[in-house]
Formats: sequence, C-alpha cells, structure tokens
Amino acid sequence: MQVAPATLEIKAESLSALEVESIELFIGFFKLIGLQKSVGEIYGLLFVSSRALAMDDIMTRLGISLGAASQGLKVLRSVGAVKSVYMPGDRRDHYVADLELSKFATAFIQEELKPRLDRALERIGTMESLASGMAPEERSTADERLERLKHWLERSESMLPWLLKFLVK
Amino acid sequence: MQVAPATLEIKAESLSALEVESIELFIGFFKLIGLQKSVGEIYGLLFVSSRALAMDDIMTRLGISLGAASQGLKVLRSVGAVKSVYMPGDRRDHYVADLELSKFATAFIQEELKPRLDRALERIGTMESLASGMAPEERSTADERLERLKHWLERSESMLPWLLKFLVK
DNA sequence: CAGGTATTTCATTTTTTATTGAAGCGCTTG
DNA sequence: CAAGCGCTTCAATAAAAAATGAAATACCTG
Repeated sequence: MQVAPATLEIKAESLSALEVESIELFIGFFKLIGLQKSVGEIYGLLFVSSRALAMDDIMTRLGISLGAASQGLKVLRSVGAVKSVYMPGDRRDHYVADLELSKFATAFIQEELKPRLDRALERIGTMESLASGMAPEERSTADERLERLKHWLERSESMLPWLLKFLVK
Repeated sequence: MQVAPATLEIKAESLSALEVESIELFIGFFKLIGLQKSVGEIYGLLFVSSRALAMDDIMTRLGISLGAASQGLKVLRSVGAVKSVYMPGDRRDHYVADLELSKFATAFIQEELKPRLDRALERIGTMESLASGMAPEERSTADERLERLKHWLERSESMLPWLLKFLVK
C-alpha cells in the first residue's frame, strides 16, 4: 500500500559546519528572549553569509516552509535584526543580518520586560485597594508583602535605562 | 446519552480577588524567566497567604493535580522561592513564600543566562577555527562578524556581576 | 493591463510542552 | 512491623505553540 521510491531523499541543501554552529548559537540565544526556532535559524544563517539571501534561498538552505520563512523574516524585520538590500535585476527581496546585536536585547527589554514590570505595578495598585478592605491581621501581612514587591519592582525598573545604555553603548 | 446533574459544579474552591491578582502577576512574571504556569500559580497563592499551606491545600485552592503541585513545589524549592515550615501535629509539609524576590532573578541569571553566554562564546571559538580554513574573501566577513559578536557577548557577560549585585542589594 | 512572480495570511497539521493521576516509595506512628 | 498517609515519579493525555502549504494578495514587467 506504500509507494516509497528508494531514491527519494531530497532533504535540505547541506549547510556548512560554520553555518550549523551559527544557527545553533542563535537558536539558543533567541529562545532566551522568547523567539522561536525558525527565527533563530534564519538569523543564524544570515549572520555568517557574506551575501544577501532571498527568501527562497533561506527556505531551501534551512529546509523550512514558505510560511515559516515569511513569518520569521517579518519578526526579524520588526526588531531590526535584518534589512533588505536591493539586488539589481532580481525582483526578490534579499536580506542581510543587521550586526547591531544590541537591538535584540533592546527590543526584548522595551517590548517584553518593561511592559511586564509596568503591568505588575498596576496589579499591585489593585491589590493594595483589595487588601485595604481586609481584616487587620491578614491586611498587615498583605500590606507588608505588597510594599516589598513594589519596592523591588520599582528598583528593577529604575535600572532599565542604565541597562539599555550599557548594551547599546 | 449524557448524564449531567444540574447541581454538579464542584470546581475549585473560589479564590479571593486578591489571590487571583497575585496569581496572575506571578504567572506573568515567572513565564518571563521560563517557568510554567502552575509554578506561578503556586507562588502567587503563597505570596498573599498569611499562613503556611500544605500541598493538598494548594491543589484544592488552585484546582491543579497532585503531580503539578508536587512538581511545582519542587521547582520553587530548588530556586529558594518557598520554604517549608514545621507545623506541630501535622505530618504534612507546609509551605510559605520566600519574600526575597531577587532570588528568582538571580537563579535565572546564574542558571540560564550565564551558561548560555558561556556556551555561545565556546561556539565562537569553534567558528573562528572553521573560518580560518575558508577562502580569504568569505573569511574576512566571518572574522569581522565573529569578532563583533564576541566583543558584545563578553561585554554583556562582564555586566552580570554588577547586575546581580544590584538586584540583591 | 495581462500574466506572471514574490510574498503574506491563515486554517490545518505537526511538534513541543505542560498536566494529569495511578502506581509505588518511604516515613511515621500506633 | 504493619497499615496508612504524604509525597514523588512517570507514562499517558491534554493543551499550547510552531510549522506547513494552499489560497489570497501585492507587485512587477513586458
């Protein structure tokens, strides 16, 4: 019931050892800041490429789908990690890696970390109101802990501008 | 074909608004450092609890399974986020939240971030060797980029001790 | 502006990750 | 030292996240 041609093993074009190493490095790095594997793969490939690559080069080399390539590039563009360069006589967009590594860290801090800290501080406001209507005994526990959490979060948030400056340098 | 007793709606014990707010706050916060929802739920509940809770209190209040509670507490113990306190006349372990919030950040930096930076620097060493066997043209591209990445990673790593000191204060 | 080619979108499928709960371990205690 | 309770483990299941690829869209270009 199965048609399985023995000669059909057309996987992805093989990647060089350098490319594999770069791809693995960036998969790990990007996962840390919440970006998916395919995004890391694409950036890793572009990072060690000496020429700009079109989307279907990327698909072919990495063996990923059209959709994954398109969406991955969209994410990378949105954080400024790749830019497209004009290639005379070719209608396709060609991409190169932006080497300003600090951009990823900056995007992560501004788009993930900062909003989450802000949201947490908002919630603490709500919780303070809620605690104010509690019995004295439980209220004092809650108040103390909320105060402590608030201080820590404010302190952390106050460090972000410094951190950003350091990373961008 | 369905037996649906109208009176059967025995879900989890209801949580107070304060508890819900705390749980949501910590789910979000912990997700950021790669910890799962159930871990955030447990810590969030303990954070606003004025008394120590046993594992089955936690299960019942949150409506999570035995396994999830056990594993979640294991993770929280391992990062020092909860400690168990002795309750006379009760064989069960009882847990309270450790309020030293910096512990989570510290654990994250030391157990996730630092090792990943180290691994990345290792990989760069490998890549430098690989690049040295390439054609001059491609080699210079690779060398320049690797140098740049290495500097940025080293710089980031050099900041960690400072960051840790700041968070712990 | 017709006939493509490149790209995006998104419902479906696949893969990965988290949760469940029953089996079993080990400690306590009567 | 047996019986039971509390807890952990882990194979099975469920839920969430990511990838696929066909259809729709945008965009050249002759």
